[in-house]
Amino acid sequence: MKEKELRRSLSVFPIGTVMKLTDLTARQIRYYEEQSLIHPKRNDGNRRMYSLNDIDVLLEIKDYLSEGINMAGIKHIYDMKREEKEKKAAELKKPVTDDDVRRIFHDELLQAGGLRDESGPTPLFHTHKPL
DNA sequence: ATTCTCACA
DNA sequence: TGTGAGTA
Repeated sequence: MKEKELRRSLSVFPIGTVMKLTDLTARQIRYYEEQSLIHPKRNDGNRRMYSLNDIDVLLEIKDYLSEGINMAGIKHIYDMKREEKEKKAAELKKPVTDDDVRRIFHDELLQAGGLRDESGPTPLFHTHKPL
């Protein structure tokens, strides 16, 4: 499921193609970039190259706009989503503490002792609160 | 032909 | 946000 993410992140469309796909003007597309809603890469000729993800965001922006949400509101929506992702990314990089090891080892013993049912694959960490 | 930056009767 | 100018 990572190969797919990679392709969606590849910047391969010039602004002209994005205009037709999103029905937005070049002015608007560049403006939303200034608002940091999208981050198209630049090719060797300083031309903006958009990814499928950028196009999806552009389409989402159109929806929000049609629903009466202004740029400030839309920016807040993406700022929140960004902070949540950064938070989760930090969780994954967080090293396992001695405390975690103790809790995990304790549960491993309970399992070995047959004190738990055998239904389905036994989740290794789900029985613990988030690390 | 396309896209880019900048500016505004 | 639109649009025209002067480029690359």
